[in-house]
Amino acid sequence: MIEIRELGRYVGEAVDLGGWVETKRGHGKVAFVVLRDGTGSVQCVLVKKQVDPATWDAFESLTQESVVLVTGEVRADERAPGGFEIGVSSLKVAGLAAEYPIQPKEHGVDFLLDHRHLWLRSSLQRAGLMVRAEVEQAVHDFFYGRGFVRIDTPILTGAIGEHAGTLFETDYFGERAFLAQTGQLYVEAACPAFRKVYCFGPTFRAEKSKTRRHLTEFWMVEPEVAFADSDDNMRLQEDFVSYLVERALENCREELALLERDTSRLEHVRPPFPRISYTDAIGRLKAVGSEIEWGSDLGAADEQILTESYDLPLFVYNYPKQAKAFYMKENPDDPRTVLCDDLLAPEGYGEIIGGSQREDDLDRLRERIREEELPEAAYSWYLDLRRYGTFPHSGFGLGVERTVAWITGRRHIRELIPFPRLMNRLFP
RNA sequence: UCCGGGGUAGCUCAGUCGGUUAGAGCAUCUGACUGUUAAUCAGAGGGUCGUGGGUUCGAGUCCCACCCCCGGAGCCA
Repeated sequence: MIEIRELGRYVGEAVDLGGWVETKRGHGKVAFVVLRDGTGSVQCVLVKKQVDPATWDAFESLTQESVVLVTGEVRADERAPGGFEIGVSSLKVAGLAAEYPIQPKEHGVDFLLDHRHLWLRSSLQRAGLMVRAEVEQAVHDFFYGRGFVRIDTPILTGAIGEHAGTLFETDYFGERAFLAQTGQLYVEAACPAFRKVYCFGPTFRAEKSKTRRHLTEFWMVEPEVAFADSDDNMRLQEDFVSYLVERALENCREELALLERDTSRLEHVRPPFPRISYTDAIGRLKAVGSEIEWGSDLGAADEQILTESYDLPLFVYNYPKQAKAFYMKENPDDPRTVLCDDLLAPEGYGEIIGGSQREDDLDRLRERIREEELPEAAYSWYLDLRRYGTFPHSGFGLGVERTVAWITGRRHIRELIPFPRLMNRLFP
């Protein structure tokens, strides 16, 4: 049996194919079956006079998504989508499908998510997930190429991270445990061992967010680099994001075309990305009439205004201390702020990266933990990293689904993960 | 949690001012057709109008409560 993607090598030859019926069309004495085998689709043509009665009967019994085994000749034909079709000599039903719920027509979101296990087969979903797979592979290739060591961080953790209210709690042999909402503290621990490291895995946030930018389970890439300051960090981010876009453009041309993505908006994505400090951003927002005050975090509308004037991702750096996490390093030039950055994707896709230089001073870090009223005992091992050979270091987290949503131009990130976990959705 | 929109056939939706037996397209089934591209044509079957209560001679339609879904805000990647 061969795969549909390699049909071009077999023109004029008889081949065996196996796959799922996308649609069939009968015309009395000639009939068409569009077959999908996971590597592509091809139209199979049956002429009643030229096939045996068993094959014709098999065709007539076919339902959408039934599995068939087809033998036939590969022909180049301009009338066929893709340029090739199969002149069928024999067709067998291997698995007759019950009436298939998803039709080639518009469906509602709720219905499609209820049938996510079947929706995966649809062409736009396949295209989006193919781009995701390419981007994920590119993540590993990028870091491998730069000498980073992959560190797999735990998913079951004690009380660490940022805010206990957004953690999923579970029972761990009678003890309280939480699903990780970041691997950062662990990759920081791995820095003295490997210098440049990254983790890549699922992240869990129990936020009650119902927007197209949020999932309760999403995948995040978190590099951490010893001796890197905040500027180094931003340079790594723009190199990294540019590489991910480049790889998608290089290897997912067909998928992006199917998704009707305007790739001209991606082709110029390369370093350097524009940068604006938080303080300058506030000034600019006030100049256009926003009522935002220095000290509060940027809202979605503010981000929209800032990114509108750029066709590249935009860095907003050095936010006020009170708007950011305890582990970020104080800015020596303006102690009201911390050395950090958010990377905002263009076209309204929002924040795809949050990064910072980490506080490496033991006393200041301990002070910040107390200010935030975090359980100090749970962080004692993290403070050890400052006791036993502290060092300047920086890192960031990139959200895979948001990044892929931007690259593919899909509106909602739930389509860019095979089985999305949302506030009200744990199945399928 | 707050704000807005919604729930009618398997699916996507229409349903006027409260008024006879609740409609269409697609899907399914039957039939016709030798080149279709979400094929077309003819016919058939298919309904607890989200749930509960109320107003009324009469409720899919009006009122109240609740449930569920979608989008947005906040929070974040």
